[in-house]
Amino acid sequence: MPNQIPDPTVEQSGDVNDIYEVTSPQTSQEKAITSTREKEQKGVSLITRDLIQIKEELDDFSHQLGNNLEDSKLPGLTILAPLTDHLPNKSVPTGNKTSFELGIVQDCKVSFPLMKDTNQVSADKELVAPFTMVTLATEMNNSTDNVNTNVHFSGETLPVTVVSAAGNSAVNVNTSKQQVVILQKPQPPNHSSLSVSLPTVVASFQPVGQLSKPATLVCSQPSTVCTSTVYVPLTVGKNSEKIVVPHSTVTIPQQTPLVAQTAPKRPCLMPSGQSVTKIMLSKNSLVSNQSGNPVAVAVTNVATGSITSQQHTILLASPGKSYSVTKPITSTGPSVMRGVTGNSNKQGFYLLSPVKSPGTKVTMIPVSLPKSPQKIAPAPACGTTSNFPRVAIATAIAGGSTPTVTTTCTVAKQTTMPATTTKVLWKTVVPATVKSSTSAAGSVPQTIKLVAASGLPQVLMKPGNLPASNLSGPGASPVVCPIQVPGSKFPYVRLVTASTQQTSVSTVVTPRTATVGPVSGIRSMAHSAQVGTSTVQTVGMSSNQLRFAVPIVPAISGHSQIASKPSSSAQRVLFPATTVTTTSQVHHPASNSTLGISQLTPGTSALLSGSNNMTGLVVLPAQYLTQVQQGQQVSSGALLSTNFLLSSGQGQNILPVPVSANTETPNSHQQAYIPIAAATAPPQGLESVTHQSNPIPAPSRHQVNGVALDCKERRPCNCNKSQCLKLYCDCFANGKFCNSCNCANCYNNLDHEEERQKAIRSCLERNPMAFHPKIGKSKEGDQERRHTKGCNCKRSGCLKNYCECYEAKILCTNLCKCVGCKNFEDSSERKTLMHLADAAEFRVQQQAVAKTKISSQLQDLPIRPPISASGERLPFSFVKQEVIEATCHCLLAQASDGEESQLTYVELEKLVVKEFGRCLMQIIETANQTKDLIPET
DNA sequence: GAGTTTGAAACT
DNA sequence: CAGTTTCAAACTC
Ligand SMILES: [Zn+2]
Ligand SMILES: [Zn+2]
Ligand SMILES: [Zn+2]
Ligand SMILES: [Zn+2]
Ligand SMILES: [Zn+2]
Ligand SMILES: [Zn+2]
Repeated sequence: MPNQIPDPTVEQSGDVNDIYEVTSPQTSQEKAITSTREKEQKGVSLITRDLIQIKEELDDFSHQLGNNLEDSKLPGLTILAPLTDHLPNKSVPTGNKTSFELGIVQDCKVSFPLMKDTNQVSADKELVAPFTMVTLATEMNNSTDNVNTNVHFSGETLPVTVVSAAGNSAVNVNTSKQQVVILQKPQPPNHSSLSVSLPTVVASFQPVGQLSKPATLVCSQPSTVCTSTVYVPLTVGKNSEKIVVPHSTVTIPQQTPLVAQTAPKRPCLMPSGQSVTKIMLSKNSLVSNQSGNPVAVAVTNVATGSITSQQHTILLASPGKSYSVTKPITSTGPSVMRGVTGNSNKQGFYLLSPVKSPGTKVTMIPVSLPKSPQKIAPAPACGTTSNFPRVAIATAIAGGSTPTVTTTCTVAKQTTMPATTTKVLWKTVVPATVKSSTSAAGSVPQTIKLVAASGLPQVLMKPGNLPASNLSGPGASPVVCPIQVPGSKFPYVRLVTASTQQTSVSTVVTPRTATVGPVSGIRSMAHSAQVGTSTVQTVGMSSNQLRFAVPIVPAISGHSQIASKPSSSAQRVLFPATTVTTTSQVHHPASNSTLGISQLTPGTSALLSGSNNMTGLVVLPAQYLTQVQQGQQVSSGALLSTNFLLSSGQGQNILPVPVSANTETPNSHQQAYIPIAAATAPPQGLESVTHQSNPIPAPSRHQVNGVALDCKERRPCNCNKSQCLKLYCDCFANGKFCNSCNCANCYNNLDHEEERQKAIRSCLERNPMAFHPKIGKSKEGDQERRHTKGCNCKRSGCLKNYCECYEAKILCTNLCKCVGCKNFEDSSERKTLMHLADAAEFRVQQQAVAKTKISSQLQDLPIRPPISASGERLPFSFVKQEVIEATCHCLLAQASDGEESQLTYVELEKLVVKEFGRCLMQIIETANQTKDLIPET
């Protein structure tokens, strides 16, 4: 099933001992291996073709392996995934068994040399891992280009890799046993304010696997806010149908002193005086640690790949705040767990006791933001596959009271590479001066940073309206989806009510108090929060971060409210074109003015007073979702303004992500787009309903499965005469700006906002539902999708993509006025087509599986020099061209025999794999027998 | 890639 | 609303 993404790490033992160290550069023998392409013969079966493909990959791998070994000058070279080009280009398939991460396939891994700890005053400085370099990928990756080494802790060698995550590098520490890994980045001499951002460090446990017992993460930090992210790959639940988050509860005990009990031998590299926060992961959703504070854990999907890989994000609150965890969420893909400690700690994470349980990988990311908000890469394609990824933001709730939470949104640096990971950091700070009856811990400032990892399209915001210490299930929580508006300088957040209720309402309140500083005493909004209101608050940011609270009215309330904070600067509000169905309100606290959004013409611009340059509300149709228009200048000149993009279409709301109005850094002028995905997850099991399963997303003229395609998945338009301001243009019709399109004379961008708004109005005049999805549910709550208007096909028989019904993979209905329709349930033509598609799909899947398998196996192959230290040839070097060919012949023969025996595909596969194993054994044996001989040249 | 087909959008 | 034109995508070769 598509939801079950085989996580290679699950099957891995993660034994560090299996990692081979490259001790010497490879000479050149393996380079002789060249790939030959098997001639495809008629009648070659699928399996044999796959085998041929595998063979080619093997050849390529051998090639690559040889070349890279030759290039490597340093021993212990750790593998790099050659997926991004902005990182050091030492790319070698990893020999580290446990280093493969499905969720962040595009990440690079680079090993770094140890550095002298500059913070240590003593003469003999200790070697520490330069974890600060994780962010260098974005900022100064040049300095990391040359390094390769292993990190030694207490004599043990831990391969440390730096993973590039959308401009943010991360450090992967692979350990196989319970051990203390200290991730220490050189402490900057002075970091005085909360706004000082820290680089992001990602450390991952190895082996991965489901934790049989609670895992403990210990976070040691200096003196400021510490935010960390823990990546937890989703694991397959008991009923192998679901993939669940391994840990649903995160507990942060109160200022647990650093405990070295698990690894007393290891030196603690953290600076003296650092406090340690212990984070415990447990399986139970509601683990109450008497001594500690449960941490709110929000789990959401995080799309990391272009296809189906998703991650869950778990937000960890700071010590002193208790969150209960959302229920284990079934989803696909790895999980991301983010933890934030508000105990005035800053950096220096180390992980304690990674339980040796294969399958679960815990990645801990201390997050810090050195720089101003940056551009965010567009969300990855998430179009037709199951749930749209989301990132959840959990707001702290302490002791039953709901203090006003200041949310800090920081957009991490972004690289323009589409495949790179984008990080969006949200920081929620509970003012220490909150007078609400919070516990002692409640007074601890909290910071929640949300990291939108590789192409996280959405940010799911947990509203503060949840009962104390309890976060409701994901379905009941409004979602803040950061979205990208191409051509706009402003990041947007889309507030989406995850619940099934149709009338979602979002309230954006920017109270006067919002202008206070990071920890200023913001009046508690507990009341409103308890009634299900979240607050988005734009606050003047000290430097690089923007704080805002997001009041989210639960879907039940059925009205939208926008309150703007009185301020000196003006805010521009563009009202959504699709708020027709929603009762919306714009409330201005200062003037008590209330505007009904529905009363306004879509696209209307309103001026609202704002403050701190955090101005500008832009309300756009729900369809105006994620997009990136890099390099485009904002014509409105509202560089320092914050835009809110609201929409109520389809029960969805869009909120903008305020961008820091930081003028201190040049980067502040960059666009900080936050990707977003369509808020409503497309109905699952679509194929079962329509029996039109096409693995390849059908090119959609307007929408796919009734949901606007995400930016990456959306096809560029080629409009010539419409200026992309007519519904002819798919971009425009989907409510998106043209981005990377091939259109000519395009006006569908913010440079032509005026014309565009005019066009929107025009379209809405013609058809008020113009920007509504064409594919909707036939009935409320009904899973059945149907074309809202029906098609009018005359000649296509509704079996080509000309037909909007067929394109959307739905059957024609009585609404259709098609002639000669063959797109109905019992249509034989349709069934034939279906079967063809299914066959193709099967083939594609099998190919993908084979590819994944082989690549996974290749990844697990230890990197080993052909010549050992003693000079003898290793079996590895015997895999030469002839051997490869012979092996492939054996495999083909087996496959052929198996097919003649009418074996099933699975059996056939087993047979071939078995044969492959036998071949390998033979190679190894032969190598061992001849190892004393002088290797032939 | 050029040319054709197609049906929604736009227009009258 | 119906008929026609326009348009860009889907499709074919
Ligand atoms: Zn266009
Ligand atoms: Zn376009
Ligand atoms: Zn365009
Ligand atoms: Zn049709
Ligand atoms: Zn139809
Ligand atoms: Zn039809």
